[in-house]
Amino acid sequence: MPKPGAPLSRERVLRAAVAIADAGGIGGLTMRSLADALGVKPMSLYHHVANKDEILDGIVDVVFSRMELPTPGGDWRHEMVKRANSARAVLRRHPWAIGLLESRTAPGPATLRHHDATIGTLRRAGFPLALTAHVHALLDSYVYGFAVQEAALPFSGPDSVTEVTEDILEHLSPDDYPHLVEIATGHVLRPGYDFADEFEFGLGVVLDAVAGLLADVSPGS
Amino acid sequence: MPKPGAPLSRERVLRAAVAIADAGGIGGLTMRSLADALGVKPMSLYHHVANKDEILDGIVDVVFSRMELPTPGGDWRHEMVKRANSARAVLRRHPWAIGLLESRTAPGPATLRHHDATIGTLRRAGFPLALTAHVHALLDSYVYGFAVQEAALPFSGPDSVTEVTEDILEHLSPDDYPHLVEIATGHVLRPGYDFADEFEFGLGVVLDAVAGLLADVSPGS
DNA sequence: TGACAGGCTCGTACTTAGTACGGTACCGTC
DNA sequence: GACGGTACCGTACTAAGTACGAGCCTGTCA
Repeated sequence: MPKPGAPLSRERVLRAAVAIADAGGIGGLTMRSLADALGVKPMSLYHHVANKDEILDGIVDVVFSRMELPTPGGDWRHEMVKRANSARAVLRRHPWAIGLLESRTAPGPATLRHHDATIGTLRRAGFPLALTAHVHALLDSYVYGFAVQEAALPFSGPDSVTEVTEDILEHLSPDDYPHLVEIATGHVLRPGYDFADEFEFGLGVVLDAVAGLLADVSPGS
Repeated sequence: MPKPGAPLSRERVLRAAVAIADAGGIGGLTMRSLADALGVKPMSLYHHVANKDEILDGIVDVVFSRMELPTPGGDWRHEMVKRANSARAVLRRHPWAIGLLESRTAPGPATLRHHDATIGTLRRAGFPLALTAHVHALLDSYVYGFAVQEAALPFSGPDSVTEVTEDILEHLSPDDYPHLVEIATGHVLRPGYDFADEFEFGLGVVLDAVAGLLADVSPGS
């Protein structure tokens, strides 16, 4: 879809890169496919980004920019739920971003802003400094790890679960993996099952525990 | 390091692939570098694996095979701690595996065995089926997500923390990111800080919460 | 024992990817 | 109307995945 009218820019390049990765995975994102999508030749891209690595750093930051920020000063639990749900939804739309997180150590401004807002919200709610760091690491671990698992699922929504799970079960011997088979037949194949529901559950458990930690430290709130 | 003596095999290929990825990241793992390491020409590899994708699937399973399995029948909390610590340690040694988890949907036998043992341990300890699924998703999320964060750290151990953090702080304006700066100066730069310690903390919080869930369900234990 | 078959290895070459190098067209300024 | 900078492009080099077919080694059966 070449758009000859608009001039190229770093923003346009990154936006197009995100769109390509969404459509065909990170593997589909090449300097040539990106140039094609922008109606341009590959080498033109290098006037707006230094190299492909910078594009990868850039699109990770674009992904962070699409997550809703928590608001320091609001009810901390509500803000953390809002942030976690938004982050998970965004990572689900851009699953390739999770793999990039691991290899990128140069966070962009949106990434920094995101973490700053999260930490700020906890601090404002009365979490002591060290506990804030602990809780931040804990919540981020949960969100990222859930996204990893969700991306690795062979099915992508509640619709295809039954079909895919039955296919997998045919290749899983109950002798070799009795408990996996039990979970698949007795839990996953139940009507109404949706892995996404696990997110709310786990998040609630974690936040309850965190609330307990806060209460121990500042009994007055 | 060519080893002309031993014959090629799928196992040897995968082991060498893991070693190369450990040394130079996933980017350093090419059919040519792999062949070189085995003292062989690239095309010889294709008699033991179908293609590079199968190698990637294979090394993920190798990584899982190196994690300590929980023992069904043992004290569930102790087994979960053992498994989580082992999994995190392994993922820290092979950080490239985290990125692969997201793109691989064909789990190998070691991966299946790992999950089966984990689920089995929870079931044997009295966790009902649905709660087992919830808890399994929760614990795996925490472990994977922590590994993601650990891999994305700009420093790799407690030794380089101070130096690297000070470098970063020079580029972080306290006006733009006040809470990040506060955490960095007031927590990270404290002597004795080690991000790895966050793991134990968060794991304890999660397991305490899980123990509460189990107690609610089977008050008799 | 000699011929054959099957499997392992390799040489060559094709395709796709990232990107260095230099050219060109357009634009505003003096 | 000459000049310089910016954005874009054509070409080409290198690295990587892998298809194709040829050589070699080994074990088997006549």
